[in-house]
Amino acid sequence: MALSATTTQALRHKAKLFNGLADLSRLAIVEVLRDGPLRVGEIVTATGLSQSNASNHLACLHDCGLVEREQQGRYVSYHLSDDRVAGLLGLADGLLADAAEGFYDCTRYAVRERNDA
Amino acid sequence: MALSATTTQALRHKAKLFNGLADLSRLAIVEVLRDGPLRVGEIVTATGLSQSNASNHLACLHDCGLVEREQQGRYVSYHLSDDRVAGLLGLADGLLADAAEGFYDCTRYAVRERNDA
DNA sequence: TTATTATATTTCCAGTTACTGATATGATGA
DNA sequence: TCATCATATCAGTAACTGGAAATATAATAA
Repeated sequence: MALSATTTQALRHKAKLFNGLADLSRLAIVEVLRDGPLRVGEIVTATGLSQSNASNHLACLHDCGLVEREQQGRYVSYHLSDDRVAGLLGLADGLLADAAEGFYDCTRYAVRERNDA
Repeated sequence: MALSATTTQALRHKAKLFNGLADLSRLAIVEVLRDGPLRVGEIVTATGLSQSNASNHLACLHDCGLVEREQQGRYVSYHLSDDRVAGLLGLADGLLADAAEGFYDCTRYAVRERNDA
């Protein structure tokens, strides 16, 4: 093996972090939260995701440390956990802005279509 | 639906970009390339991946625009396509450094173990 | 040409993921 | 308490993903 155990552990965390942003539904949620905190219901409306699906992805994002949760009465509000999360999105925006359109048609894996019905 | 078609398209590209970094093997490759260009054989040695596996992931990373390829005689050298790719890794490093260890044990999805044999 | 080395591609499959629908929990108010 | 609203969790399932092994391509050299 070429990598130490601790390095592998760090890699695993980093992969999870990026994986949090690697799904259309989760990315849509994070993008919506870029403008400020929102309750679950508002996230559902803004993204068009089903309630259970949004809740699942929010749990995922929360477990991964990308968003934080705040109970407000019977509502739950979510917000980005750190400015660097928005920083990641901004860097990605910049990269994509400079890339030619067709350059990103990666066929090695698919980005699942959202069933936002 | 809540998002326009063009927005969805941009989201899809961004999701693919992050997906490129969301796998242990691909992330290992990108990390190794952080120090400079490497040939495929060197990448195989440095990461411990099998040749075909590394080649597949390199094709994936290339399709996604994260790395660039350069033919050198009968070798092929790969390097990060943009400083912002390293920027993404750096931001992730910072985020993870500040987070408590257990905070990143997301159970919603698994990061596949690498078969680096 | 033929042999050799370096890299890429294809095929198949086990394991994982995200979605829906139903149900459960939790919080507020009557 | 009970009813209602907001959110979370729990199966079940279709689809996708990454890995290995075998094969193909490409480049150099003899």
